[in-house]
Amino acid sequence: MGKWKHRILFELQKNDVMRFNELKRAIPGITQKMLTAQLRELEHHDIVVRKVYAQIPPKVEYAMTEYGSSLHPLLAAMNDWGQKHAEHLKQLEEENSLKQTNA
Amino acid sequence: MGKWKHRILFELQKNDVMRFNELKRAIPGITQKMLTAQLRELEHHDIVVRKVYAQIPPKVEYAMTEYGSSLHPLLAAMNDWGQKHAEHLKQLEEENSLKQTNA
DNA sequence: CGGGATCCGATTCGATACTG
DNA sequence: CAGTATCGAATCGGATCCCG
Repeated sequence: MGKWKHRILFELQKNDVMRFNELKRAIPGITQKMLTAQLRELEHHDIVVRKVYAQIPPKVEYAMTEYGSSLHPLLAAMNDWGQKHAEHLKQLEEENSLKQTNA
Repeated sequence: MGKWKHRILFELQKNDVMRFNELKRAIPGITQKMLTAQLRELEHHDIVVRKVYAQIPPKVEYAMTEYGSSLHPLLAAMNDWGQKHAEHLKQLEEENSLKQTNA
């Protein structure tokens, strides 16, 4: 499936409309190949719209569809939990460090 | 990440406590390798507990931790949306078929 | 019963180079 | 600017065999 979809959608939700390189900058670590591939999938699933301006230099805008917007609560919840999970993982690691120190 | 985690957690949520083969039967298509691997990950992330009974034949029970239970609303939402998404995909396919028929 | 170990093909992904 | 094309590395995942 790809781990980036969440991030892409989360960014598109915050910013409404974004250009390709704008998305790329907003998501550190993603390659243009991945970004393209996942955007194509999202577009194919009618979650994202791709709007091409016939001009030079090229301009392509991405935004969520109305259907895609129905994901909003889910995305928000996932993001919340993701943050908690990150903290939780940190705590787990610290506990493991302590055990090793005491052993 | 693995596509099975959601299913595993969903089953564990419904049934509270499940044995290995019980989970395997409940999730058609999963191999024991995948089930084992994902359960280990979930265990490592403190989302699932693994309880081993020292007896023959072996008995191992899996259940969600309290922390893992915090995923409940998220899992429910994901499941809901997953079903809607399936319907939506069917509609998209039908529309595409029509276009091809008319062309 | 509940796995672990291994082999192997399929798929994913990153890096890089090129293009209208 | 917004991609496409290609290659090789890494990971995923299924099949199979084995074990206490």
